[in-house]
Amino acid sequence: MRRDIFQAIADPTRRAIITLIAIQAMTPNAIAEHFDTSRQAVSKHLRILQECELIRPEQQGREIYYTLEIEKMKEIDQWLEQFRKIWETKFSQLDKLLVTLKKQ
Amino acid sequence: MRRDIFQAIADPTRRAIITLIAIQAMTPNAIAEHFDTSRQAVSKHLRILQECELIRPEQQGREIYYTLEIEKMKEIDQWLEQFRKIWETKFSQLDKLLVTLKKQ
DNA sequence: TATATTTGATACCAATTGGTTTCATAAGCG
DNA sequence: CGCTTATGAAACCAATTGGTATCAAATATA
Repeated sequence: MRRDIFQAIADPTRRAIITLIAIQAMTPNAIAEHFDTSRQAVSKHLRILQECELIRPEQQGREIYYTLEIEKMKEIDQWLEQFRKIWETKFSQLDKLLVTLKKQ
Repeated sequence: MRRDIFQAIADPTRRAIITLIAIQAMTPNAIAEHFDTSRQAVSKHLRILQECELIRPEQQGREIYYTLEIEKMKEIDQWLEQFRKIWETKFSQLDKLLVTLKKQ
């Protein structure tokens, strides 16, 4: 039950939910309408997303609007940072030159 | 069995393997030495990573060196792009000003 | 107040996952 | 050639996953 953000975005439906509510907060029913799956299934996805603090519920009467915690998404960005360094230097001007020289 | 990159990075061991071979290509045995798990378990992770083209095997005698396909990592970066737009504009100068004004 | 709506929680199920054990294959070495 | 080493593959297993069906609670509405 140890949930992390990488496990959360592994499921395509959850990724779609994230994208959906990134634009505007939505209720579980409204979200479920966008998918083939049931409301209950969506509700379970929402719980998982909430567990790792990717989304936040905002009660409004009997409806609950789920908002994306955009800041949490940065954790993925931070993990990517180490690789971004590699792919940026890998094709730097100097490297390109060396590759060119090697081929000659 | 249709694997995608998000499913691949969901497992912490696989993320560690990716980080490990990002620095330099390694053999399954060498990789397994870095973890508590067995060589066979690592082998299964490598197969999954290879299936979604995140790593590439390079046979060298009876050893196989696995190399990270750094370009593939960009797919995660591309998916993040949509959110990066949000978190960059969310705290832009104008927004900060509006928030400040609102609080007063 | 009685009924409908919105939602979460639980029990259950089939499929998938990550792991181990065991075996097969291929390459190096005495 | 036999033996060791490096590796993948297959069979099996317990735990987890994503789904459905059903129920309970809370809020709106007639």
